[in-house]
Amino acid sequence: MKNNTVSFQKFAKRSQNERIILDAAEKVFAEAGFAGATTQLIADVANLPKANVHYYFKTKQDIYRQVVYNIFDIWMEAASAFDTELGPREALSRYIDKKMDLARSHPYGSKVWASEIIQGAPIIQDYLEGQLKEWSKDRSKHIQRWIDGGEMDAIDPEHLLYMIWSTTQHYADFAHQIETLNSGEPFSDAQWQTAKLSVKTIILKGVGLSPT
Amino acid sequence: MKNNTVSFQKFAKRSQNERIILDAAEKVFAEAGFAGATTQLIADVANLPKANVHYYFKTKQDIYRQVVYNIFDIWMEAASAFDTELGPREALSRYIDKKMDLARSHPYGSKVWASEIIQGAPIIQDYLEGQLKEWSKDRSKHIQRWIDGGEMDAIDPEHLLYMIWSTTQHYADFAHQIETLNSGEPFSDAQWQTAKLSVKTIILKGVGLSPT
DNA sequence: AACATTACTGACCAAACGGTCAAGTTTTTT
DNA sequence: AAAAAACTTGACCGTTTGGTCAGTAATGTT
Repeated sequence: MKNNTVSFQKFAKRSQNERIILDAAEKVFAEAGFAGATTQLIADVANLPKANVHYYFKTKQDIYRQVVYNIFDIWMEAASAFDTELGPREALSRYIDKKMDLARSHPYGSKVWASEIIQGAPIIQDYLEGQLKEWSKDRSKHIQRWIDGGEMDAIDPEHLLYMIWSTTQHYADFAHQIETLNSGEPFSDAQWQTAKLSVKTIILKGVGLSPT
Repeated sequence: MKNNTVSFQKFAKRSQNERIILDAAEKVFAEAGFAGATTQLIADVANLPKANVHYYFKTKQDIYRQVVYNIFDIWMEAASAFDTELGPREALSRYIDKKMDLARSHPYGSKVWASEIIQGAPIIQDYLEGQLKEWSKDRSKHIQRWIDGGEMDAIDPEHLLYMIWSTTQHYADFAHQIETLNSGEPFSDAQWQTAKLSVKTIILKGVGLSPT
């Protein structure tokens, strides 16, 4: 059979197939958990023979690790929306917005992360102790500064962060439950808008900031 | 060998051993997921031979079902703390308190529930469509009534419920992450107090209710 | 064209799994 | 004290799993 696609990049094939496998794996890990996800199923979803999957990734754990790392990186990048120079109202508002957008655009990643933490973070413990801890300590300090400056209510900064994480990620992780309570229908654009607004309104007002 | 315990109840043995197995299973399911939980491991934690576990429960799914049902029942009982006759401030305040207490006392159950929902609720879909839907529709109506009566801000009731669920359950499901950010230490009594207070303060003020 | 590297895959395997069962022991009922 | 019922368990089994490997095809390099 002739090859009817043009290959103009040396390493295109490898990274392209890795992407396909990782996307399939993210879905399978989210829906079945690490142990329940079989390499055969990942291969099926990726539309590849199982042996081919093992050609690109030595072990199931390797695939999993990559999937978890990816979602963490996406979240850390989104974390820059928490720009402390903007002041509390804008910084929190934009961060919540961004996290809600990610809950909608990356539901599988969020679920894989949740399962990983629930099971004690056997794989990504170093990320928690490193980047995540650093980031949250830093933002907590900024929040405390706002509090000290009278710009917002005296709320324990860590718990404020937990509330933002839990509330936003809930719309990804518990999407099935929410969908069931929504007559089995996924959220419409308008409903996502309402969700975003509700979350922002309660949290901002809750810490003594009037909404935008 | 002589039996040195007094057996004074006919059905004590059965329900007693079922309890031991279910407690062990709850922990194992929470820490490994459904697929990752082996009957052998459940048996080991319960300190029983595997065959004995299968004497009391025909299949792994049977054990799992029972575990999930149990936590749901506990939550539904706690849901009565959301007593609409008390008015918004007290009803919400007590419900949040109760949910926070359960996050602390039943972390494994919460994790099993979370994993089940994340994976699409293959086992307990009927509970979602039945009891849970009914309860949340009912409470939403009451919240709407409070809003219409000017007792609290106009917040979409469903999203308020989601916020309470996500925030409180986060302290159970993501306990490992929280612990890592807390220098590897589990929350002390004082820290749990602070957590409870922070959650209540933000949510109550966020919907226009002054805290107790 | 010759060679080297990368990509692909069916067939296979040891290990681990959920579950069964026959043979026993203990407890309850008569 | 005998019979029945409930409980206990080591040994076993068919199936599924993650992973390997030898052989082939396609692509890139000289």
